[in-house]
Amino acid sequence: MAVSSGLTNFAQALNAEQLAAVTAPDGPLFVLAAAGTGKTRTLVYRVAYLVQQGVDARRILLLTFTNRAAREMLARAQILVGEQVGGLWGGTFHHLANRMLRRYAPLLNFGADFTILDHDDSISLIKDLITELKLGGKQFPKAEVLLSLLSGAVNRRQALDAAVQRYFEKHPIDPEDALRVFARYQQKKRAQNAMDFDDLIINGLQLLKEHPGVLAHYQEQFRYVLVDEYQDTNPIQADWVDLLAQRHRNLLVVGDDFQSIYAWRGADYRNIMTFPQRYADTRIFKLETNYRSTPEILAVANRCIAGNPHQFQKVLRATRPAHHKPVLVSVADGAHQARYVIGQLVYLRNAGRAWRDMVVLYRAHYHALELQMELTRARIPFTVVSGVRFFEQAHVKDVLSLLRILHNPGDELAFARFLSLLPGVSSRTAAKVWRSLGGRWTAGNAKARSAVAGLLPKAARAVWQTLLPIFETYESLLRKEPAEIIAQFSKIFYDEYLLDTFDDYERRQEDLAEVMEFMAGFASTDDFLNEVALVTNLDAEGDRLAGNAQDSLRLSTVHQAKGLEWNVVFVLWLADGLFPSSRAMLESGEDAEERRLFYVAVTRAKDELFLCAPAMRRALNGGIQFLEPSRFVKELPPDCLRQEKTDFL
DNA sequence: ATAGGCTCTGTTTTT
DNA sequence: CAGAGCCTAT
Repeated sequence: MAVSSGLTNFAQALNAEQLAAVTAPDGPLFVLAAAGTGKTRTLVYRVAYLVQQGVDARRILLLTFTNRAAREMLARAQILVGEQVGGLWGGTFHHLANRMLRRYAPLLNFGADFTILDHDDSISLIKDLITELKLGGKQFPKAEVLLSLLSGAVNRRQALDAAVQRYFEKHPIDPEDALRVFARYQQKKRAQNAMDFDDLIINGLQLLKEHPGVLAHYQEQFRYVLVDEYQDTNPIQADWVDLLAQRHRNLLVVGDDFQSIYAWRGADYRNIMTFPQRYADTRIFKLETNYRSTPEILAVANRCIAGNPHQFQKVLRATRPAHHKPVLVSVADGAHQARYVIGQLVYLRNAGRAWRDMVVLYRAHYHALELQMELTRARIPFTVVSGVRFFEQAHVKDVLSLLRILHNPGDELAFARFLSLLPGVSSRTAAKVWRSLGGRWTAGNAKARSAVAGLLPKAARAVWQTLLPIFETYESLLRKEPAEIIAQFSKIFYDEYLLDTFDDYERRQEDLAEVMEFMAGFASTDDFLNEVALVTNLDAEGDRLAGNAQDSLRLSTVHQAKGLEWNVVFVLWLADGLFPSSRAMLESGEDAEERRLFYVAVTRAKDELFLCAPAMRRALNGGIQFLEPSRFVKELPPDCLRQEKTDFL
């Protein structure tokens, strides 16, 4: 139900800085929002404000960093002004691109039912191509390397041949070979009617640039464009935004250059730095009043970021009363660190904190393995915001491959994956079958079904026959009850396959139950398949965590903690080389982004912050490596922190 | 096609 | 040291 109480409502809920931004008149707006200053709140209220002013929600575009963020903001805006917010377009760039391309892909000579290749799919495709082009061999770069090279060039809008030249300077192989792989990769994707993550963005932009009618349509539709986390957009995404907002120029970007942590993925903080120049009539709003953290935590945050080059000057102003200083914990090694953290967790929990009020953050997933074991032993419930994405796990992809071949008869990757599940069928056999079928297979066609049977080795053929009931009946199920297809498949074949193949068979089965549940949230199987590649852990995680609000400790990388907050924050492995990561510094030649990452970690904390600095770790070869405390800790004035030197147990 | 042994490599962040 | 990926023998 709509609440119509005019502006007073907003004035009560917002501070002066926020209110000014929320109620600003039309035109380009730039909200520079430091951590914990109510950035999300401002966006939510802006949406609510617009709707209350009579703007049709369908004419508002809200671009966010995760789909979950969009959903959350939408839900919050709905509480403010009611159902009318429902028609708003919200989500990630990939999500928006997908939505546009589903409609207009034919203009780019793709079918509208194109498949989205996730990271794994892209890798296996490139692997196949390396083999096909006979380029294997141990000095030839791995598919992983090639893909990240390609993606890096694409997202930074660098010429591919130059990027390849540069990369292979130190390699004894011919850069032309890499370019051949890339060329073939593009061809293959087209032939399979497939796009990878980067293609979505690139093709989406191409669609707008080359088809004035389409561009005009969306420019007209989106009277208001709001962009969250603008500091993490890459040049292509920035173009998207500029193009879409060109007509109405009601563009609101929100961000914080201090929190730009995706340069490695092509994000360019210059987008945010130069925004006021690119839009000369921009109104600038600075949010600096922090409601989240204690003054002691903010002091650390302000100090750590102060020396970073090229940034908008801003200082977090505290509103909360003094509490105690963040703790710098010197520990001997990983084991000691785990024991210390667990000791503190238990203490804080006994003092009244819930597990969910606390988080352990780290630079890289493997930094937390040791702690995970100790937490298990201590019977502390925890949830890892995992490195392996839920929908990229082998068993999930196996099952989805069935839906994919039923849905898209040209989906070679899915077909090969599915067939390889059968006994005695490897990727080679699968490829051969696919070729004999002429690169297309329709499950609903009886001839096609027996053609496959004829091409399979004996053992596989027997299993294939047992699967026929699924292929004979899927068509109505696909529309009405796609989960039932998975259930049948499990019963006939896949349960047993799981049991034979994996030792953690039960967990995987539970995952599949979750997949079925998740599917129920989509209007159709098409929608589900068309978007599942874009669903991130966090998207799914948020739902799951919200659903059964079990109380558990969260473990997360700093990257995945972006935008979130906890009462108590532990940061692990603050040692030079680990955090900041030496690899990252080697790649970029500087430590500015790592420092921003540290800043993000620090500013997640509301009440208490523990910075753990181990003195040594097990080295790569089994020996011991001594560590220097992280430069980010050493740079801080000593009186910012309470030093805790624990006994080396 | 697959199992098992051997060698090499080397721990980043993710839409 | 561990895990991945390659090679070889069946």
